[in-house]
This record gives sequence, structure tokens and C-alpha cells, in this order.
Amino acid sequence: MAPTSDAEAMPGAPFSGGRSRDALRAAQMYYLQDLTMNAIARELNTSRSTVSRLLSMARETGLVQIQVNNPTDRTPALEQQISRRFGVQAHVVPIADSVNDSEVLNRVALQAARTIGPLVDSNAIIGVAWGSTLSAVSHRLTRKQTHDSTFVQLNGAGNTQTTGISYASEILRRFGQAYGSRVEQFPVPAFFDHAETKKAMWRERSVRRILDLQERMTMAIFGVGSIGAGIPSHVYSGGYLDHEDLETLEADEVVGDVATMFFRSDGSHRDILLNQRSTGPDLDELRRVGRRICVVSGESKIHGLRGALAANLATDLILDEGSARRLVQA
Amino acid sequence: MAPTSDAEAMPGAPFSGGRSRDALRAAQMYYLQDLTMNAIARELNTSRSTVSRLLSMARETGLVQIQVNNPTDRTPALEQQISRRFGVQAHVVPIADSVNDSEVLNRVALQAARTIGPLVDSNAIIGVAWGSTLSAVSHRLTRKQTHDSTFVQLNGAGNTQTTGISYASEILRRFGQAYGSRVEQFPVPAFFDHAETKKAMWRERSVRRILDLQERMTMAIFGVGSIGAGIPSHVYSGGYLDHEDLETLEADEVVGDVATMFFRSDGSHRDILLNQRSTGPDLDELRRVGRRICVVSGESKIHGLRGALAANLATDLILDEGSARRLVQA
DNA sequence: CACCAGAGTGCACATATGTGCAAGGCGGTT
DNA sequence: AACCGCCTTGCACATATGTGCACTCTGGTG
Repeated sequence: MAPTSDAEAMPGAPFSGGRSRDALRAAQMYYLQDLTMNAIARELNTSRSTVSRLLSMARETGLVQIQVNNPTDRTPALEQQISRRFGVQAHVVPIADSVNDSEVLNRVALQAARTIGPLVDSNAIIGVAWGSTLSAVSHRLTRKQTHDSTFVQLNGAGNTQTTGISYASEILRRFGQAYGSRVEQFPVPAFFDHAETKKAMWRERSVRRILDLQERMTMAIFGVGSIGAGIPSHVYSGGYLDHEDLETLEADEVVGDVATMFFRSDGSHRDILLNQRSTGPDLDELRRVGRRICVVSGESKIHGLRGALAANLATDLILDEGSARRLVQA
Repeated sequence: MAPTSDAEAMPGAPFSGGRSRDALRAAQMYYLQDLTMNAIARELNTSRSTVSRLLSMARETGLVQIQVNNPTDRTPALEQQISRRFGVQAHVVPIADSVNDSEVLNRVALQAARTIGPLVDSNAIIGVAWGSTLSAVSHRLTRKQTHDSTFVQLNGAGNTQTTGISYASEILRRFGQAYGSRVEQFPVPAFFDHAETKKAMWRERSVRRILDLQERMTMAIFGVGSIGAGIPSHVYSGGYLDHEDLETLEADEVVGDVATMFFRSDGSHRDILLNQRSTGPDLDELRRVGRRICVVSGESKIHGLRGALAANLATDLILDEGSARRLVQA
């Protein structure tokens, strides 16, 4: 049965494209009219399995968007507590305690991707950091068409071992691809060796272009790095910092970082030496961004997170339930 | 296995309510984290079937909202044509030609309900007409919590046989219930016998209250009545009009009505006699409403629909594919 | 013209989901 | 305390959905 020119061409062909037209029709019939895939297959003169695939496609392409919203009047207690105490909108990702860390990251990343999706608008300029959390998120984004939106890298990614370019830029590329956006890389190391070099570079027009974009950000997406407990974050173990650097951080009582900008547990950051060589946005500048989304997975990040919250770096916080509980105990 | 106080109480209980808390958790895990119901059941210490029910509940109560959007750049040809020629945003409901009329109505109603859903905002004042189409839509609404929104009846529903109250008010009530809104009935007949009575009533404060609300409408939802072809609409066969009325309509070259206000195929309505006794909003007033959604199912309505479009009564048009094709042929 | 890579399809099977039904819990009444 | 109605649950079965695989079609390419 060739579905070419017999019955398929005319009866159900009010649209343009072939396959994506069917995907849209199928999606409407499935999600808006509650037909079964079987029934849809009959109306579309194709097999049920094809319909199943069309629907997958419709979901992946962003034709279908599924939102889960907790009615504001009945927000879960945990989220309310976090909102009240830290002044952020909290999105707690429900996960049983028994789940292992990598699975937690997976699920937080997936839910984060889907929470972020609806917030990405046309004409937006969105900064993204890099790191294991953001990497995981970037893998789970669902597509959505936007116009004239731009993703800009928040901080450099090079280090003494590698240029780091591929790692950070892959993350960025995935965001750009998911939303059909332009992408602006920031081709500098994560940290300069000398504060002077940073100053010099910051005057270069090629760099200024990126900094200008960053100043006009409408949204920023980042994780947090955390010193102090368990597994150190990418920044602390990836060859970005040498032994001496780590010691000065400790001396400065640093608890974590956002986009390689360090802060203490009280949120202060201005007199931390390493920040003069870091390529991330100054935290004062970051705080000017309208929507600042922080994604956190795993309890080892708690200390860094507390600092970030004390510094008021985020407007929105997406985190796993275990960490959320930890956070409100204190 | 009683899921009372053993393991369920503490481990996964960061929220408030019991059942709806679980529904939210389940919805997040299912729709945002892509777990299977089985996996969710394990994390929630319950059975898979309960999870299935929780998810149904989450969908019905509006915790989960599913949207299907056609990327504006690739709008189906039919919808584009309608938009261009009639100046409305068209939502064509895909349906194979083979489907019978009552099924078409069902499916249009369901998709209409889900299309309207996201448009209902807090603080909105929304007018609704009545009739077989609106009745079908009202049965299919999915719940969604809003604050301080109001549904107001657009036109009276009484006639010489019955008060019509229950019929129209049931429609209104369902809308109100779905969105947690106030509801304002309009307890007058569909048509007065004497234009004088209408004038008098329109000065009554009880009536003025409704008319005031109507003036402040932010949205209106209605079907169309159509004379001329096949099955007559509710208005024309339900005992609202007597023989003489029908004759004057014909003499006036009326092709249809919206909320019992009649118009000709060119969209004109001002000098139609019966309108002086009708309780629907004057069409000039209706046109002032920001969003005016017209739902149409079945080809018998084509003539009325053309008139309504000529009169620019709608900003949005939801209709079945067959009618849509008819509409652009001419 | 033969051949090949890639995309798309339907089939058959593996999974996942929906639902009638009987059993059990709970609160109120006799 | 015994009874009753109402609601919720899990089970078992009926349906619905996802997917590996072999096959076909298409449009180059040698």
C-alpha cells in the first residue's frame, strides 16, 4: 500500500508540508480531540505505528507543549518555605530519596529543561554558564521555535589543559539549536593568569561585543559550584585552578561560584582575589538581569547554593527535593 | 498493604494536601521527568493504577496543560487563507470528511474547549452565548484556576414554551465551574414581544448591572445561527420565534445570528426589525470586545458564518475542516 | 542501468496504560 | 457495637502505545 497518490493526496491535505503537516494534524487529534492513535491512523490513511512516530516528532519539535503548573494558591509547602526565606521562586523536582545521584541529575535536568522551555521568548538574550549541570540540561531541551533570540556564553571555558571550547560551546550550541537562536561564544579562558590581561582583553572590541550582549541579557541560566563538601564541581577539579588558587580561595572563605565568580557564605564577593582574573560576569551585573535561573542537583552543592542565595543571584531556583529539604533545615 | 502510616507519611511528604499533592508530584514525574507510571508508583508507595488515576485527576483539574501550537511561520494553508480573506485568526479542527455531524460537533467542541482554556485569564470578564455549539463546548472544558474572573450571559434564553433558564444557565454554570469564576445570568426572554418592553427593562437597574458587565467584557464566546440551509439552529426551531417572526426575518434577508442578534449576508444589521426585540448585545457593542471567539461546527452554518465574518463579529474562529474548506471556496 | 545510502513504512511483539470489580477503610447513624 | 453508604485501593484483564526489524521507495552515483 503506497501512500502516495491514491487517497492521501487530496482528502486530508489542507496544509503545506507533508510530514510535519501530518504531525500537526495528529497532535491536534491526539491531544486536543482525545482520539486514539488507531483512530488517527485511519483518518490519516496510515498505520498506527506511523502515528506514534508522528506524535513523538510533534513532541520533540515543540509542536506540543506540556506544562505542569501548581495553582499558586496551593503551592507545595517546601516551595513556599524556600520562596519566603530566600526570596526566589522555587521549583522543587520531586524525587524519592532512594534515587542515586546521577539519576537525580538526569531528572532534575529534564524537568529543568521543560520548565525553562516556556520561558524562552522571541527577542530574548539569554546567558548560559557551563558545567556538569548545565551540560545535562542542554541535553534534554525540547525544541521550540523563536525569532531573534540569542544565547550568549557567560564565562570563558579554556584552561591550561584544553581550550575547553568544545565542552562549553557544545552546551551553548544545544541551547541555540533547541530554540533556533543565534549563539555567541566567549572564546577566553575561564581564568586569566594575570588580572592585567583581563583588563586588557576587556577593552578589545571582540570581547566588548560579548560583554555588551551580556549587559543586555533578559535571562541567565546557571548552576552553582560548591566548595567544602563531597564531590567538587567541574571548576574545582577540571584543571582550571592550580593548587595555589585553591588555597587562596580557602583563605578567602569562598563557598562556591556562579559562572566562575566566587562568593562567600554571606554572599559577599567584591574583595575575592581570584574574581579579578575570572571571566564570568560581575555579580552586581548579573543581579541586574530580569530573570536568573539557577539549577541545582545534589546535596553536595548545598553550601555553594546557600552563598548564591545569600548573594541574591537567582530569581528562580530549580532543585531536587532532597536538596530542597536540606536547604530549609538550618 | 495499607499505605497509611508506614512509609508514605514522611519520605515523600514535603507538600500540604494529601491526594492533590500526590497528583502534582505524579504529574511532574510523568510529564516533566518522563518516568513510567510504574516507576512513579514505586516512588509514591502506591499501585500503578492509582498513579494512572492521579494523572487523570491532574489532567482534569488543570494541573497539567497541554498545548498544541503551530509555529506561526508554518501555519497550515487553510488557516492562512481564512485569516487573510476574513481577517480572523483561524483554528481549523482537523477531521476526516467521513465523520458524521454529531461526531464533528463533539470533536470541535473538545478542541475548542482546549483552545479557549489558555485564553481565560484572571480578572477577565467573559461573555458567553448559548446554543447547541456552546452547550457542547461547555461540557468539554478542562478545569483551570483563575481569580476574579466573571462569566456573563450574553443574551436571554426564555421563550414561550419554557423559561429556558436551565438550559442557558447550565452552560454558564459549567464555564464558571471550570474556571472557578463568578457567573452572571441574564434572566430575560430571548426576545421580548414588544420593543417597548425591552426599552423599559433596559432601564431597570437589575438589567443594567448585566449590561454594564457586558460593556466591560474582555472576551466573548459564541456560535452562529444560520438560516437558509439544512438543519435550523436552536433559535430557529426551539420555539423562540413564531411563524410571523420567521417571515419578517426572511423578508429582511437575514442569514444568521450571533447571540440572537440577526444580520444579513453583507454583515448589516441595524434596520432588522427583530433586533429591536432581541436581548443580545448590539453588534456594534460586541465588536468593541477585545477577543471574540466564534465556534462553528458543521457545514449548515456556512451562510450564517459568512454573514458574521462580513460583520467582523469575530477575532478568532474555531471551525471544523470541512466547513473551513467550504468557506474558502467561493 | 545497476547499485547504494537514507528515509519512511507496516508488522509483530514488548511495554505501558486504562478500567470494572470486589475488598477494605472510615465516619456517621441506629 | 452493628450497620450502612461512600470513597479509595489493588488486582486482573482489556486496550493502547512504543519499537526492532525487514522491506520499499527515492534520488543520486558509478
